[in-house]
Amino acid sequence: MLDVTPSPSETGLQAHAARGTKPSFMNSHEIKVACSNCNLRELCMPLGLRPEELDKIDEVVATRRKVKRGATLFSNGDSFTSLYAIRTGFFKTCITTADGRDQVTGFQMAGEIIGLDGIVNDHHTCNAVALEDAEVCVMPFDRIEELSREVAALQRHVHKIMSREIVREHGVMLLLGSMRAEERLAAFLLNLVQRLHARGFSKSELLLRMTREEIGSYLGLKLETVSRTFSKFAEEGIVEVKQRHVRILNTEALKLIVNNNQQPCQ
Amino acid sequence: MLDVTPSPSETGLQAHAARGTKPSFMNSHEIKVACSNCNLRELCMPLGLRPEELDKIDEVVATRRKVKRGATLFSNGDSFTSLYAIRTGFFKTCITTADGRDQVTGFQMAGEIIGLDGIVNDHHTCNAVALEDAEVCVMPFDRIEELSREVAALQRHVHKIMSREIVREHGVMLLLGSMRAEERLAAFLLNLVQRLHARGFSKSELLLRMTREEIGSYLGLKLETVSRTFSKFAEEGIVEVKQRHVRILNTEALKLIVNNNQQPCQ
DNA sequence: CGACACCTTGAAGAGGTTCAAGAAATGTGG
DNA sequence: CCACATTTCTTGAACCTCTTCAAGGTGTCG
Repeated sequence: MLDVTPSPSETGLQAHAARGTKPSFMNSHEIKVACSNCNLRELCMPLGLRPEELDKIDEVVATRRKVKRGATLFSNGDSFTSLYAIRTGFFKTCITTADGRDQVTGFQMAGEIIGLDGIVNDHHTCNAVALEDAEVCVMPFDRIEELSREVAALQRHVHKIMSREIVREHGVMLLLGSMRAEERLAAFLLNLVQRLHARGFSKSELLLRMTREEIGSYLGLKLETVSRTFSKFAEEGIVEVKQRHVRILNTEALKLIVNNNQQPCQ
Repeated sequence: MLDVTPSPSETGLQAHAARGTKPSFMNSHEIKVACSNCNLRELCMPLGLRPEELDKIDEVVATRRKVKRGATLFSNGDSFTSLYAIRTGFFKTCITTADGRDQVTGFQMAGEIIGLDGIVNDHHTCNAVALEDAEVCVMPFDRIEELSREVAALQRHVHKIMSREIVREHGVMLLLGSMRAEERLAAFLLNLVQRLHARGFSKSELLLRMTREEIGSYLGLKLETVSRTFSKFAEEGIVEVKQRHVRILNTEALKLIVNNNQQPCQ
């Protein structure tokens, strides 16, 4: 079954809302697209399914939802109902504490899944904020679980997505726990550009969707340090930086900075 | 069905090994214990199951495996077959990189599940090392997935375990990204003692299973800083420290250190 | 008991932060 | 469409936290 329901409203989390209608005001972004022929399929859905399994997978997405730049998809405390596959746009997820601390826990782009934090306690513990106008596929978790019980490949896929997130966070812990500012920023840039490249964008040019402060929060640095480190990389001819426009001139140099671990030789 | 197979050897990962026999050399730790009447059940297994579901759950554990202090349960690169529920003992998990970096990603105790990192790429990306003699239940992941498709409560439970790990790591990111040394160590102590207390141990006394260096790696600090911070807490009468023996004298003070976030008032 | 691993403490130094000021970009309203 | 307000970014200087290096103490295990 195709997913054809547009995001009806900002509160559009009604998982089992009417489906199969195509309102006339639907714009080009809301054209019928099934998971089975979505061009992000290889990013967010399992591969190698049989046709009848593919049909079932298409039922995972209940609705779409648009999120304007600066708006939140979900916030700390919201009850958990769904995972979200990002179709377009760019998000940050962050946690905030009572005493005013704030930590960006990740930046997510098209094809990535957010909302996994909500499963354990049936409510979200972080905020997901769109850093540019975005659209997500709303996938009610009950339905994911139901279909996972029927389609082993989907089950395995869901497990892999969660495991991947765990492994990613291990990498962030390594970064935060053992890297110096230059190493952190180099690793950050390489990671971003690699993910963008996997989506068909340039290997060397990128537009940062987040502020220096958000980068700093993610990397455990102050915004001034991020800015200074960008300037240093620019002086050394490794990157060209014009505000949020970054061109990587020497990828190898960045890799060296990350790997060559300038610790005094143990 | 009860799990009665003792860990036959260090290579004891044969998931479907012969079961139902009880060799005469089996010691008290290897006595028949089914998940359904394991005293760690509420920590590692779902609650509120029907009897027939409980019977199935008991099939999850294929074997037990003992791990001596200092030995690894699995290492980076090992192929992934199973998750492990810790029955007794204490583990650390850490990642190591080619350039010699090392990051402890967690400390795990009885009732906790390790091995989730291996799901995504079918091999492990971190090392699990026993910090004291330990025993784990080996749960072949294929079997977990199979049973999850039949028992929705188990499926939900597995999802919650993975989500919990993601949320835990968010907390570590907050710690590493935004806390000062004292805050990190205070948060670490509170977390440890809280988990120990949930297992029936003291609220105020604990025996550290890991070295200062391992604590430091986890907290993103050098071992000297960990040591100094312990000394500082001791001077202030917040804790009593004798090597690895720690007695918390003022839990509230620790909480204040973590929450009261001595940043200059924003 | 001696070797080894682990822990503590001091002093000097480095890396990152804080505070401050100004420049550049972005958004808004007339 | 321009002027103005706001946000974001850059850069400098002083400061502080944590690290580094070093030495000695403590505990443990064969």
